[in-house]
Amino acid sequence: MSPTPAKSRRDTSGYPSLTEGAYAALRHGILTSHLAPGSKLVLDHLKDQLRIGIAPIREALARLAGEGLVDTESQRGFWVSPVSVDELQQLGELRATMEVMAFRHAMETDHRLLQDRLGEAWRSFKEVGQRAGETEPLNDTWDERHLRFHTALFCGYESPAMLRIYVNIYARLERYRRLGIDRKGFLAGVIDDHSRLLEHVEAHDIEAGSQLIRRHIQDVVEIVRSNVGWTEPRARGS
Amino acid sequence: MSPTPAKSRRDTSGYPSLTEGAYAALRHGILTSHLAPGSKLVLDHLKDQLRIGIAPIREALARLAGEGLVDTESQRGFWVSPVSVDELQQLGELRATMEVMAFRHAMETDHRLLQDRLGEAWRSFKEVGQRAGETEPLNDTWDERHLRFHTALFCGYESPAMLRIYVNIYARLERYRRLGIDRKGFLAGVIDDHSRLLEHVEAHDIEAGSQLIRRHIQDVVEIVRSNVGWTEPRARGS
DNA sequence: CGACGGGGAAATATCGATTTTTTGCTCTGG
DNA sequence: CCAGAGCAAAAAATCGATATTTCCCCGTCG
Repeated sequence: MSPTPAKSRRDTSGYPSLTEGAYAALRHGILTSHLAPGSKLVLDHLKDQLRIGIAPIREALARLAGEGLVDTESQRGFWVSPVSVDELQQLGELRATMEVMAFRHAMETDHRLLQDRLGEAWRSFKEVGQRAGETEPLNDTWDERHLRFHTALFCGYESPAMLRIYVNIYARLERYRRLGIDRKGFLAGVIDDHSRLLEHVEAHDIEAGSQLIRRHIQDVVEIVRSNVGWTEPRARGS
Repeated sequence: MSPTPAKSRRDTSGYPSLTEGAYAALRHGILTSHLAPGSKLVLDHLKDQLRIGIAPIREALARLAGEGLVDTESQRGFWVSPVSVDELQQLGELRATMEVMAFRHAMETDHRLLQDRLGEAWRSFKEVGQRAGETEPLNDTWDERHLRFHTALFCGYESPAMLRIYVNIYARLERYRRLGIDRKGFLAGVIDDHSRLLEHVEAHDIEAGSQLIRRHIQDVVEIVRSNVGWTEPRARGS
């Protein structure tokens, strides 16, 4: 009935609670490096920026700390987790391993389902994926559809346990991707990997698919690593 | 100078903040299933039990939610994450994969370091590990040393990224271990796996070590699965 | 000149009270 | 007997104020 859904006095944004709004805002800020890696997250400032009390902010930060996007030290506050080449590589390795695991599992469990999900995700992705290879930088839409493509690999798992962990790792890598690929665009080859993977699925070639996944992710790690300006761990700063 | 370290009016326990105390208490309660899987976590009750305000409790719960030990739904509160056979298997598979990955990496990177760390951890573990095979149930000390043994495998990684994720998965499995092994004691063979792994390290046999790790973890998953009373996902309850 | 320490400003951590939302129950009409 | 409206109690979410701790500047002493 009501066009605006049950206006409450508080909630400004479209989130069900202030905590969720703060969580989304902070997470996005971190993943886009609008909040710089290693920088201090001062509660009072965030309070003024987000126009909400400190309680929901602390709660959102605690959640992000649990996810590894924020560091916290008792009585000292919160920081955006720093980035480092070493972490980039470890996350990349782990992501590749998990995807291959999921891929094999899905291929062996329900090949048809995987083919459907992946095909659907690919069609959605390629609309926006191609453009990013030319002029546009990686943006939210791109990343959302790209993520959807890769999570389709996990369709063989019923419980969301594996997927949740994967998504966390993916998110942590998203920050590196944007840091290292942002302005340079993307190698067309890396984009094409996705359609090639789909072909391997259709051909029921598990080995080729696994290798492709590994290389795909390793390539991105390398691209990022060669583009970023820092070589050593970026410790705490402003 | 001060014998009691800077007595503050608040902090009762030995934790640097109430949030940390609540976090530790809740985490422990969940891992031991003293807080039953799927059960509602009512803020007012926790407030009375822990004798602290709601703010630090919410913060601790938010952190646990980020780690996957607690589920939360906007405006509806917090629940202990439910358990399921499917999740047990996925976590087991992922743990095995990560350990093998770490093992290979450590063997190839700095074999000597791994041997030292693992040997040290083994000596510490076997004191308490043997007893658990007979009469004693798995307890905090056992689990702490057992964890230390397995985390020694990660000594090849500099950045703590991989280790953090592993520890999270390990913890989530700890709950299942205690649920399924608690009273029945432990198969001696499973305990011996650890010394056998050490032998493989000394013999520099990567393949044998990897296989042992996989089987070791898979065995525990099987033991738990056959001992627990539930077969299907345990949804939300009291 | 550098270690030390006082002291106020800044920032964090926590509480108690208030506002909103959800949950159960009861009553009513069909 | 069931669906749904209407309340009251319970629980969650949030705020503003306060207590506590850390940070940082600066003067002093060796």
